[in-house]
Amino acid sequence: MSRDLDIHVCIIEDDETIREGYVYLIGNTPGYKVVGSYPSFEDAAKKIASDNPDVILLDVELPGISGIDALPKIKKLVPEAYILILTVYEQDILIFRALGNGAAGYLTKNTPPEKIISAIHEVMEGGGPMSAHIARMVISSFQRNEASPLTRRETEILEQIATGKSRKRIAQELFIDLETVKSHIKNIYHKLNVHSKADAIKTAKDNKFI
Amino acid sequence: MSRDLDIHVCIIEDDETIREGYVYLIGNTPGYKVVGSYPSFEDAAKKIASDNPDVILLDVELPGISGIDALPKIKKLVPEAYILILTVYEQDILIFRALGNGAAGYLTKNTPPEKIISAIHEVMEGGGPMSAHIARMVISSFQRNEASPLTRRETEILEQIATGKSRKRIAQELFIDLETVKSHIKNIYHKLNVHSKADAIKTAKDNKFI
DNA sequence: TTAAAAATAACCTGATAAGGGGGAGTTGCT
DNA sequence: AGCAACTCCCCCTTATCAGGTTATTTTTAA
Repeated sequence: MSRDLDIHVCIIEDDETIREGYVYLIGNTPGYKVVGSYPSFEDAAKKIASDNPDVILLDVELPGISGIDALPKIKKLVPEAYILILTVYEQDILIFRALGNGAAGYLTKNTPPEKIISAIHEVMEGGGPMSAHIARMVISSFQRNEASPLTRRETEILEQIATGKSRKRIAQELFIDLETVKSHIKNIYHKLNVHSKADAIKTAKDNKFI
Repeated sequence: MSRDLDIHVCIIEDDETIREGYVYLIGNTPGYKVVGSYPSFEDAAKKIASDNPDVILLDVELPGISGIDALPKIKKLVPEAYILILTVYEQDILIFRALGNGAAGYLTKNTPPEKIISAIHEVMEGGGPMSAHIARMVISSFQRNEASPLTRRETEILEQIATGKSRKRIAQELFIDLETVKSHIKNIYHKLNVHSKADAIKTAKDNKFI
């Protein structure tokens, strides 16, 4: 089988032992080829574009610029490559920043070798590989708090406010009077114990009421 | 091994052939037990609470109330159960509504039997099982448009506006003058060709600029 | 079927924010 | 040197916001 049909992989990981482990794993798996391995983004930046990888395994804790901050820069250098985050961190802020910055998948480092290989394959096939806990956190981010003190209408109105619409416009679009919208907002503020749009939106989002 | 240690599964699926297929698959897998199977939510509603399932497989296209609309009702009846959507539909609106309504996972019907079993196991272990394409769509929903016409500062300010903050408050929090914020907003409106907060937020969100 | 909760609407006051016009200086990066 | 980005200043008018209080109708659930 020609080497040109292999999936080309780059690795950016500062721990030499781990990095060499990945190089060994991927290099010895038929259908996969390691075309570059670097201990930092700064090292990778010079050569990675000419490596022309299909998939990049990226650590988040790197010396110098972090993996997450490096993400957009890597995407500029190799726009067609899929970037898989491979890290020990499972903090939601990191996960969402990584995904927002263009990561195509997010794996934790306890992922067994065969799963890393299948994740590389999966991302090439249009998937979005994630470790189980990560996927749960991502799904949870879509979910509402069922114990919201807000009624359905209040929730609806607060959502409209969160889109920047004025009370008058909300009233028109919901076919109710401006005074009614104002009443609802007053009730929302009382329930959430706030005194402004911004605080209501923040409280509601923090508590997943909207 | 005691049956009480098995994972208890309910199935809500209108197609009898498919439903019986799942019943057979799960019922004949060691460690899993089917405690209920129903062709609609209306049928399930009466008995599902006493079935006390750990996991519920839910179809989206059901006669009567749809699976997605049934989700919150099922959660009320069986708050502790994990609900896995099992459907042919891969439309983003359906996916995000399902996840927002409390689904713990989302599988397409071409999922091979062993993957369905492992998804049930995975959700019990704190995972969020999704089919590959679904996971990709979910991840994509976090990502920004790299071709935004807005500068970094403009993007930052529009994000602040989208939280409901006033221009004055934004100015204070960014340590810049109110006039500067106003200038940025004017530029944002020109670039996006809008004349209000609400329209700017909508355009920016539609195009993933924020 | 009846009580409670939710949704609706009105009146009031004062303060502030929003949108749009123009111009202009200062960085920082090629 | 030139450009993009960021910063700040002045003008103007209109619309919106936050808060108080009360009250009716409609829905929902016990």
